[in-house]
Amino acid sequence: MSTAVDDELWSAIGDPIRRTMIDLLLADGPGTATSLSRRLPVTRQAVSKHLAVLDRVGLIHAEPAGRERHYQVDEAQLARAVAQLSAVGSTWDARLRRIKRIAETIERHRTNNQGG
Amino acid sequence: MSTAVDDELWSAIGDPIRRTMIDLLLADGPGTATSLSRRLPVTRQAVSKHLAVLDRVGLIHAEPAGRERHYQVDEAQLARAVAQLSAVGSTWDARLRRIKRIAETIERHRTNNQGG
DNA sequence: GGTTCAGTGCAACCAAAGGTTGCGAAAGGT
DNA sequence: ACCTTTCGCAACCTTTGGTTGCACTGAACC
Repeated sequence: MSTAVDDELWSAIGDPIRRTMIDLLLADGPGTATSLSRRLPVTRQAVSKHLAVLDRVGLIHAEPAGRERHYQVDEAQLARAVAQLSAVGSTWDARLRRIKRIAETIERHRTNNQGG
Repeated sequence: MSTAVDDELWSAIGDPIRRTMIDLLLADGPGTATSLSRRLPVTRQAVSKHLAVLDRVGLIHAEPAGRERHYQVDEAQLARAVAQLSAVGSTWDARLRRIKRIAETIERHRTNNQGG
């Protein structure tokens, strides 16, 4: 159902700050800890820690450029993460449908047997 | 992009234990803290705390039954959560596609201008 | 009815994660 | 050369997930 790798990806994108960071990197292109921190409600150091987490799970990678470090999204890895999201989503969705169908079936049986 | 309510839902389903708990409740029907803890790698008390979190965001609700507390998934709320998952997923997916398209366009221009 | 047992809740305690401040080091602009 | 900017590291605090221990309560059993 869920592997250790999956959990790492999930916990990486589970944090709202990190999700927003990915959003920003996707929308505005590569950025640094400082540039991202200017658009987030946390300090540069906090952003830096989040970048390290995202880097560790491979969702982003850094490119040193002089005194700056440019981070950008790893598209393949993010695509994998998106796939996992939709996988869990569709699993739950399917189970919800099944439960609903069963509930309706039971209701129908009751109606038939007890005449309403 | 992401509201406070969204973040609550996300952080609720961001935890792997809590995701598994929802899976179990969906698969096996209503359960108690003790019954869930038997199928999870954590103690009953930890499960109980997770149940409290899920209850607080409305993803599950409890039904006292004698000395037991039966928890079950709130289908409507879980459906909302699933919708949020797929929303974020499709947003990222769309941006990835756009980036890919732009990259291909640039590549095509380079090929046209520099003759390969 | 009293004893025993299973399920809960509460409190104390611990470790890890997210966040902050402070500082020193390195690259760039003037 | 000097000042600015960006970064990384270390110390510290708070929240969160996890544990153990204990007291309480509903149900079963004699």
